[in-house]
Amino acid sequence: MTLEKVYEPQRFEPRWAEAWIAGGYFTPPEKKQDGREVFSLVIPPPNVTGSLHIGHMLEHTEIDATIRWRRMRGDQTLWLPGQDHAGIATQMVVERALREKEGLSRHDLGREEFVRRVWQWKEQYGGAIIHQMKRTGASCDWTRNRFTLDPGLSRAVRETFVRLYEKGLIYRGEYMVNWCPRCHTALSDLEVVHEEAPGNLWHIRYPVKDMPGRFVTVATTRPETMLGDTAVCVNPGDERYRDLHGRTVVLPLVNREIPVITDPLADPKFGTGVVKVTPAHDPNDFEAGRRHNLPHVAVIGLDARMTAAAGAYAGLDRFEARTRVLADLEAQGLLEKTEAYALSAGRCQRCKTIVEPLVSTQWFCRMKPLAEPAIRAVEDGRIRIVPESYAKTYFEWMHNIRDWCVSRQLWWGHRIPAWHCAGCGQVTVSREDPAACAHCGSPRIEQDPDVLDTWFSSGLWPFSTLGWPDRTADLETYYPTTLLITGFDILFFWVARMIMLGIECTGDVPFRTVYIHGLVRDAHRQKMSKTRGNTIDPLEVIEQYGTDAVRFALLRGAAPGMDIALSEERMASSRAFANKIWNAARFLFLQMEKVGLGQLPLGEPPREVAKPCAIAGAVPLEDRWIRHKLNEAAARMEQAQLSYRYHEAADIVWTFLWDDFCDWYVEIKKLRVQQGVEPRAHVETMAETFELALRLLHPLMPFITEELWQRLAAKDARRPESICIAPCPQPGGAADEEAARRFGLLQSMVTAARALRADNRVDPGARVDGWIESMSTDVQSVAASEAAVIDALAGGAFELNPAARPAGVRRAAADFAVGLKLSGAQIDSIRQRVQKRLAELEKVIASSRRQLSSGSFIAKAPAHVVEGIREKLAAYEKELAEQQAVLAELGL
RNA sequence: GGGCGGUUAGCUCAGUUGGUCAGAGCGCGUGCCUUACAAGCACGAGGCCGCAGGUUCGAGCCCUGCACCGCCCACCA
Repeated sequence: MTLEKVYEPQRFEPRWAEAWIAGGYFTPPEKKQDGREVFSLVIPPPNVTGSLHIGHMLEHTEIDATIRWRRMRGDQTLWLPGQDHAGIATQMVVERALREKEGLSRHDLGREEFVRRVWQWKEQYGGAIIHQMKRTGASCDWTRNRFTLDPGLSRAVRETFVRLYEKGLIYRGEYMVNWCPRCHTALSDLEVVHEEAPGNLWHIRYPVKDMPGRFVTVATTRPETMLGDTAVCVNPGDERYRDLHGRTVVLPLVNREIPVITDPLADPKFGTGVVKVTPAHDPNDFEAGRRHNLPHVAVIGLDARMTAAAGAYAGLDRFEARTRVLADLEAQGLLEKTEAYALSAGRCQRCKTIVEPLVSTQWFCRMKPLAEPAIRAVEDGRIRIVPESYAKTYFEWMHNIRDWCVSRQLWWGHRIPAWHCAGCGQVTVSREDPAACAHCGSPRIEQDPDVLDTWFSSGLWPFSTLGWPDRTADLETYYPTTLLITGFDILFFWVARMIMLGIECTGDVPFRTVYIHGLVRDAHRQKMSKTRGNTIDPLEVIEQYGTDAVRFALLRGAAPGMDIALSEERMASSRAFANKIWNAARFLFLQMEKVGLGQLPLGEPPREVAKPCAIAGAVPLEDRWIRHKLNEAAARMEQAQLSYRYHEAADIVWTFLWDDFCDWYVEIKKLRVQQGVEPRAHVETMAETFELALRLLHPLMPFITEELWQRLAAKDARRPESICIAPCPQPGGAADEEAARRFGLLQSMVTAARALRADNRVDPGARVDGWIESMSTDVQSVAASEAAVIDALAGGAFELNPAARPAGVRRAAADFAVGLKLSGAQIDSIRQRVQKRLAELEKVIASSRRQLSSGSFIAKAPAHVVEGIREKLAAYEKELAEQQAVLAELGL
């Protein structure tokens, strides 16, 4: 069972990824099993537009770390994977590919053929995503993989749409929507991103009818829309314009007479206090237009070109039209002034084209009635959002929610289940494709050409994937899901809608907890972006550092809402950690061979966190200590996992394995083996401890732990086939504070001794005889003499004598002074250390005493706090006495 | 305009109910190729914990204000 000298993760990682899936460890049963907690989570389905980026890997690693830990904890665990058809995004990339490769537009192919092409794309890239996820060790149940356009999920979409329609929550109507002239579709408010950009505020004079020489000056950022003005508006309370009430103005360039209206729309403090009203091209004006029954004059069309209604400007692009309108106004002396003005332009989230507010007929979902129960669910804690600060963002948005435009003029997506009748003109909305109009019976019906917003189907994801609307066993068992891990960027797009639709459709919340992760940034905290060129390709770094190292590097920075700075250094040091573990195992295996120990017979996993070394009648201090440390690590791991502090989980295993296990425990065991007293027993305890440490680490670094565990543990009928399903170390083992304290003392003595040795080098005048060259020999030398530190502290060969402790400490100090022939300078050095500590102790003791004597504190502080301070004070005083004793010995 | 987060060692970050919390990784300095690991080992240097007040016996930690940095939301023409 020798181990290759070099740690080469690429040699075993892909193999285990396949073996795990083949073993079926990630596929839980449909029915709930007695005595097991259910832990379920649905993946935020990646878009099928391309391959996964490092942000996905962070998300999947966080999910996987939790899922694997839950599985090892014994929970009935489901991680359901899948992909999203991502309507507009996917249609866009396929159209682009089509244009670039074949020079065709989707219209050249026709709807049916185009959709077929997108499916082809999906097969190719969806597969790539799955492959990538498997390679990162994601422990998904691939037998339950879902796609938002699967027949089952499509049925859920229809069911939901029809239900909402029947409840009057979905309606069709002519309203102002955000229109992307490039994508040629309506967009929801969320799909429009606002960017501030420099612009101008133009002041334009409109002549007032029947008042020669009287003009009213409006201020606008979009002069081209004036062609569609159907009123000008002043604030009713604005005295400056009282004479205009009831008047009519003549719209320049088109010479249309339009009324002056009074409406709060006009803010007297802004611009000139007069606003032009274009109901067809501005959301505010649209509303004002309804209030005042103004006609609509649409001068900009779906292609962002001026319509026939724009008269002389017809056919011009909207921005060309702006230039021309301004020039013409200027020529007529109607352009009063041009003022620089920063304005925020709404752009299409996908293609960055400036969206055009246009009036068109679309399908909408009424949100207020859906939002109310969703708000309550978070308020009353049925859903917990982590970090909590995002709950506030959630409430803010939900309280101001507006109706959702759900129809898209795309071809790729869920076709809206509505049929228009050529006979009576009415709409039939139906779960099944109808043969005839439900109102007049005419067979001349045609399905609505639009598809649904892609987020509509995503909003059903937690239950549509489990079989809803059928009452499947999966749904019964795994819904509501336990946890959702996702990014803040889709809190409104997705999370909020899942909560609303989940409650509406199933009557229950879709998940209990929402964990929001941060962004992966580069080494300098810059956002990653293709244009910056600082992106990290997961597969590339996996190839370079190994999956475990990349996962670990990500987790080392992961906590709720925290952005993560991922650098080459961090991945390199994580790989160093993996390498360290690899080599620890290598050493262990060599030792096991040497003492004639084969693989560890595991059998039933130990309930106790680690067994002590079976040496006749005595438990070596280091065994008591390492068990204590492992117990502590297991307990802290549970806390870290429960609060999603992955960075802490990573820190716990790092410190335990590297600092405690490798640097101290193994080094001391080397000595024990050299001492020759029952070496086999020592090696065996060491191996058992390591085995448990591997389990503790497995959720974070699944591959290396599996590889080593398989080699370490003998096949046995009772042994789990994979570490994936081996029980993890559970907290609750006996804490051994005494061993921890004594070992801590040993550590500080050894460290002090080493420092002295280093100092000694600098000062050639004072040589220390028999000093060791390195850590291992350090301990060896110390342990070699009967009076040396370990044994001194142990107060015997192996076991500590509690009563002998203070004396033991003094003895150790004396041994250092006498046995090691310390120079005066060196003794001074130790004295300084001790004195520094004494000063600290005195300070904290004085402070504690003062606190305890403070009447106001005693009165105000809770009893347990006071008690805690008393206990600490006692401990400080005890340590003070001990340190003083050390000082006295040194003073010899 | 509203809201949220950040500011701790040269760099990237921990620090969970205020009291052994001044820490980690990388980097840096010194000494070690020691038969698990040089992707390593040992030791060390380095920080008015953004600034100014306040609460407290005691403040990276709580309160107030300020200064930068970042993010989200918003229909002010």
